[in-house]
Amino acid sequence: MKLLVIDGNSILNRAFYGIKLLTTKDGRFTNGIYGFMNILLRLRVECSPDGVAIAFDKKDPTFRHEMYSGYKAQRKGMPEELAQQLPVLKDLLRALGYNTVEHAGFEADDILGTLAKRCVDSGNECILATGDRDSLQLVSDEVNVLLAMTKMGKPQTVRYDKARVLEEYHVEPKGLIEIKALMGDSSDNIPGVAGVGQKTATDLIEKFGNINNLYNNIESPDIKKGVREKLLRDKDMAFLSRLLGTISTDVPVDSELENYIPSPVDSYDAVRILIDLEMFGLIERLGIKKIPTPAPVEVGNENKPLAVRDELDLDALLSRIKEEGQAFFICGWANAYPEDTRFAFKDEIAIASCGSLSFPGFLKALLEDEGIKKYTFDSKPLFAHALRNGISIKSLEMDLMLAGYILNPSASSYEPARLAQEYGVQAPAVEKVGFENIAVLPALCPVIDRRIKENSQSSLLRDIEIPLAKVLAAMELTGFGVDENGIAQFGKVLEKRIEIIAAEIFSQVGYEFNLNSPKQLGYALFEKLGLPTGRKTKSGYSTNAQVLESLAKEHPVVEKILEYRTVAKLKSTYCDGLLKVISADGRIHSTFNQTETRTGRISSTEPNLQNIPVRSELGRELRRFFKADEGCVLIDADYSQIELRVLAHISDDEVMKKAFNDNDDIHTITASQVFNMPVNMVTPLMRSRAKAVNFGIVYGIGAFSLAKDIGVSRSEADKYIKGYLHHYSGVKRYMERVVAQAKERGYVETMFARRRYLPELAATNANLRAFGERVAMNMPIQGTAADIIKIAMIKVFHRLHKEGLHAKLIMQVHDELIVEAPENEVKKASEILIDEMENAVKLSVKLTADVNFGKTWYDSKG
DNA sequence: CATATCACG
DNA sequence: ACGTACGTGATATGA
Repeated sequence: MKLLVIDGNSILNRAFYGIKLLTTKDGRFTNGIYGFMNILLRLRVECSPDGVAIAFDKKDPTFRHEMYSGYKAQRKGMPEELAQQLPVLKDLLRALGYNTVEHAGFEADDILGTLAKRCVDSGNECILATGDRDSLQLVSDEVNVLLAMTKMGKPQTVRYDKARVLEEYHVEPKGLIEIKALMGDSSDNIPGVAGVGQKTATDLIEKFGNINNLYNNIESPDIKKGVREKLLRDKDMAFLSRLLGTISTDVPVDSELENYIPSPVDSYDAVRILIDLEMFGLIERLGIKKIPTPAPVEVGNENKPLAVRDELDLDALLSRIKEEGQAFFICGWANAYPEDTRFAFKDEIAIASCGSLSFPGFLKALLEDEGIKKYTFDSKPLFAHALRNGISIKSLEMDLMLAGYILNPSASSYEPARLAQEYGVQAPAVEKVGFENIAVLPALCPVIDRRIKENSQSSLLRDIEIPLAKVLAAMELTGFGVDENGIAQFGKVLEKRIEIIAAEIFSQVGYEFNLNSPKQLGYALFEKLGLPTGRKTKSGYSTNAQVLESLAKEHPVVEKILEYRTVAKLKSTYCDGLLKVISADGRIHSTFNQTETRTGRISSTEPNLQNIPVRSELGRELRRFFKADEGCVLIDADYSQIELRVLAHISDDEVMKKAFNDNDDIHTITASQVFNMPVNMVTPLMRSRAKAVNFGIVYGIGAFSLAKDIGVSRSEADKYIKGYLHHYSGVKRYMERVVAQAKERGYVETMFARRRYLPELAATNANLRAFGERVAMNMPIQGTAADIIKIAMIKVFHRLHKEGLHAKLIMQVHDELIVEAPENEVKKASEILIDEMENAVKLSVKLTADVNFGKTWYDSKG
């Protein structure tokens, strides 16, 4: 038989350091386990072993001898993030039927040695999987080592047989022990012979085979005088080192190879552990049958999988739904048209085919029936369909996508089947694959609803996110009108400019290269022109704008490159990019993502209209091509300092609140606080620095970054921060409170109960933990501001409608709303914008919105 | 498919 | 001793 023996500790280590930290929602680390399982799965495929033994280190609890610990036992302890994963991994492996092997006082590689020897003795084949080169000494005709390593960031395994060892080390596998006896190994605290390194050790063992023979022939002329002296001085060390470096082959573990043939998987335990670890994909990949567990709402049963059938008589289907008073459904979509819609019932899944002539009428009747409570997934396209067809959706009780996002905005997906696994809901068996998402809806909805209630997030879901889905659907539908020709022409102008700049750069550098390649640019700048390097990044020199700006005075070409970059960006991302996404109606219909950000903001894609240039004059020109329809204007309203106002409110800082309520300029007030002087003595420079401090505070300040940002020394920046927190003492107390609370609860939340879990706070890695602390300080601020503008959007949307205006909300850019309005509605629409934005919520400071209007976005920005 | 860069709040 | 602000999305290169 073929036995695979895995060095569990070594492989787990490789996995842990090879994958970025992953955690479960409640902050337990899982990356080591995840990586380990990936490797195990691959090994299983690569080796197809008959038996598998997974060996682990085990300390000898009775053995604490100081002298001994000086050598072998004193390996670096594993970090807490990894240590906590070890027992879970062992449980999982056992549940999967694998034999885990450990013995007090021995390391995993000793068990590898023992089982390898056992295989050799009994004429069986053995493969050792490890990340530790020490085990290469075990290689023989019957024993190969699969060495796990990370090459160029990619994990891979290399198979070592005798020939491979000989080729790489020039000695037999056994000789590796002898080499190590001479050269030592600092990571294992093996002393070796002082002054003898890899090269000398290898030469000596190549000649003499082993250290016995070497010391027996110590007077040989093949040994140089200096080397001989070193060898003689550390002779005892050499023999001790060999002892320490030799992997044991006689650990008292079960050596009956048959016993390592894996047992059947304990599906119940395995699934329980994997669900607990939130590794849903692995359940599939390991091919584990799911175990039926009682679900909160009974749908189907374990003996009878849910039938899936096409429902041809849509009237009958609707009657049935009406009788039940509720509908669990998911609508399919193609190019904004509704397709086959799936309904889940107690005993079956019914598919309403979009091929039926009565399908549109059926959908309308369903959506408008107030007596039917609707539970669905992803309501935005449904709202869009309703808006296009004059349908008014009634009694929409649940959008699982939005609910899942509210429960944990850091999740990777909000598919019902995945949510079910995450929240412990057993999906009923379905007779056809591909229906898991619909089948689980009836059982999942009440569970999710209960979780939402437990977290006091019902209002966030029902009064903010679901109504917002409708507003976003309308905004997407309306789109933003653009001047296609204008963009194209602007693109041509930029194109010419790019050619000219590129030519100038090439002539100054002396040769042509791809300016878009940071690698080639770095080579040109730092190798060819020899500019001083601000070395950075994994793959070479950093050439980002900050580095280039610091180099501008060194060489005139640098400025040209900066200009090239900005113009090239404008051309490719904005001109070319936008031209690609203009619809037939001459408008751009961006998609607003409602479940993307971890703070509660929305994001915009295809194209992203939330990052259209504004800060530079040239870039800002682009906004001239975003225009209002014939006879209309764009009204642009933006909140003034919304994040700082939110901070003033939630920190209840009296000084900051007073500044806002007195209508003072907050940056000037901050400057007078930080620099300790009267307001009328504040210079523009001081104000601008204070502004940077205000930003820094919102982001979770650090002196270093602030210093870098405003170009003062670190200690100077530190003084600003100290001064800030001294005068805004309420802010200081808030920052301390929010971090402490986050550590205690594991999450932070906004004023409207939007949560973000922060597993980073439990990390031992100081950088990661510091990041968690900054997020803890920032998310409630950024998130509450996001909540507020969402509320404002809903209010503006409905108010425009209620007042019978034709004005439409078309854009949101985090603290800014854009309404497109007929010219005669400008005044009214502006008033509505200001009113609804300023009164969206009641804070202890007043909210202020500034409004401007014009024919284009350029003109409507104040 | 990851990385570097840069556009926005 | 080390790395350094929060949140996004699009584009290009190059392994």
